[in-house]
Amino acid sequence: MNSQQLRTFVTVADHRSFSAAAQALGYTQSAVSQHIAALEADLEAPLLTRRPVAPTEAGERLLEHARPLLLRLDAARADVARLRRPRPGRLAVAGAPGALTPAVTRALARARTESPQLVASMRVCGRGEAVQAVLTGAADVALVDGAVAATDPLPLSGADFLTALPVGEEPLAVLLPAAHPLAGRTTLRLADLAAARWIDAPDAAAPLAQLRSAAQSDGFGVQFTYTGTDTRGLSLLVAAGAGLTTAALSAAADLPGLTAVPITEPRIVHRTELLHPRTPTSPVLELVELLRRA
Amino acid sequence: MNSQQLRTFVTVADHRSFSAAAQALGYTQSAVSQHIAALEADLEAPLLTRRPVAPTEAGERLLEHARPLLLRLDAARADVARLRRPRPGRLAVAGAPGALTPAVTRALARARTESPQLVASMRVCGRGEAVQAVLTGAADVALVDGAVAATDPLPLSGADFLTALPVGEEPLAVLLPAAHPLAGRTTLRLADLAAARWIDAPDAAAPLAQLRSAAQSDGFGVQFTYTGTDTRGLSLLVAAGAGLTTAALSAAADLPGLTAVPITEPRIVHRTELLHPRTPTSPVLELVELLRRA
DNA sequence: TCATGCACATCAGTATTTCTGATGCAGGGT
DNA sequence: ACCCTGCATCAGAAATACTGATGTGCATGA
Repeated sequence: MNSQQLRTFVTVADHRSFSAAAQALGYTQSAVSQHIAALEADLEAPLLTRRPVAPTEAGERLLEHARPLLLRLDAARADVARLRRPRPGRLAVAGAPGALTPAVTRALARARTESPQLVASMRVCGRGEAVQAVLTGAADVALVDGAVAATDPLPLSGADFLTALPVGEEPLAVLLPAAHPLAGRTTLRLADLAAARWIDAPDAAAPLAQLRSAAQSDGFGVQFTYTGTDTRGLSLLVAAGAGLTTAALSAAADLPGLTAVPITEPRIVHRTELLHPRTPTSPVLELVELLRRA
Repeated sequence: MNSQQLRTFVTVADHRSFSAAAQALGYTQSAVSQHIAALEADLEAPLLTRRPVAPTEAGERLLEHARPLLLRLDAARADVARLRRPRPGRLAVAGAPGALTPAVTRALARARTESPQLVASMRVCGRGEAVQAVLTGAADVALVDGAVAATDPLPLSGADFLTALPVGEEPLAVLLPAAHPLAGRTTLRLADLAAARWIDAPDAAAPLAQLRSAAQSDGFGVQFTYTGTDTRGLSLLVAAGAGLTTAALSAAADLPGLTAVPITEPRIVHRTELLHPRTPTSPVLELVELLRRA
């Protein structure tokens, strides 16, 4: 079992096809077949059904290991490469949309103007993708947000090897349609909303799992899943009554047809954290400094 | 960069010698040389100094990634193997010494007597080793302990893919020599002891890092490090005045020359957790059931 | 200062592995 | 029933990885 075989396996599972995976990897279909056969012989278990191509139970299990494993392999290479050749002229930011609070965007803009020859870039993506980007060196910093108890760090998987730094904390608000019966309230307790209809938008807002663990509740049933990072679309859905979601209180200002009500109980906050490699480049340190002063 | 090269690299770093690593791996010295050369060429960075053989900065960085990576590779294989062929007649327990509270040992003994043909084994080791044993399939369950805030889970690295289950919680006590000025107290606050002399015995008691984070303090300076899992030796050291350590209150009963004083502030407990793979064998479930009833 | 030995590097040759391209074979669609 | 698509298999070629022999540089000690 080697990493190349694992990469082939993951690719086949993703493409649901040996030949497509072969093309994607630049191999012949024959080679892919042999990789999978070798893996299955090694582990003494069928990993994929053929026709249709789909992971077996053992395959699913292996996939869960293989994906992070390959990611960490890339991370290891990137980590050494960073040490060898830092890129001080670049500031590539990968961030979850909820992390783009006014304070953060101001700091980004200032970093840009204060160092005119800095090549800056910003990519909005899900939390996992942002972490991955920093791990593999595609980005220099990640900005991620979430809804957690005031003293807890954000739960981020795979972020060992990265330094996390809180850069913003504000009340967490529920977004409600303006016509919602609770829209008139000035504050709300999360427990009051456990039975409500929620939209789970893990890449555009705080994942419902975070609310569930913060409220220590089994509620927050998901009837609607929203995939993507566009917060406007999410707001429109909330306004249209598809369900509720959360946001940082400041991010919820002036949304037409929507009301944001801060949550007071449990003691839960919307926190933004900055993640950077343990050997950050100077633009990253500068950004950290700007955010700290803000 | 493949896993075999990484394994060679780690072995060389551990042995501080190419030839010794070659012998350990069953290769020739030449092959090891070529592995390292290939890695260094691939990453475009020297990883080891020669004469003496020691990791460079880049090498250190790579090592930090390589060790967990190789561990997870083993874990992946073990996870699939478990699915293929569960071992229902075996109960191999790996546990930190502090996890062997009376309740736990009683449950282990009962599991043994209730299923006479069960092949049981118990291995006492450090936390990391216990986690590793379960990951690689060498053990079926791990029992680990630690000192944490009442609501927090134990901080265990690499224990993704494992299910954790609290199986015991009791007050955390400081072990003091009977002659210690504070030995007469019925309770103590951790802050009172931040400036004391401590023994860091990460494999025999709660690591001082856990106390530091629970107390949110920078204290607990380490003047003495104790390596190993023998709690008796540690007790003797404490009695002899080498420094303080912690234990579950119940574990501290009747230690000659020692006094155990429970800590009341911050709200910190000694918690034992059981870790098992997501597909536990029936003896593991039985043990869990016994511990839950206890 | 120089001989010596040790330990890693290098090299050439061989063994092994891993590809490719051709062909085989089984299901699903027409 | 037929073909078409897509995975399996096979043989040969290419690449790679290992061994054993030899080279080289450093440390040691006289």
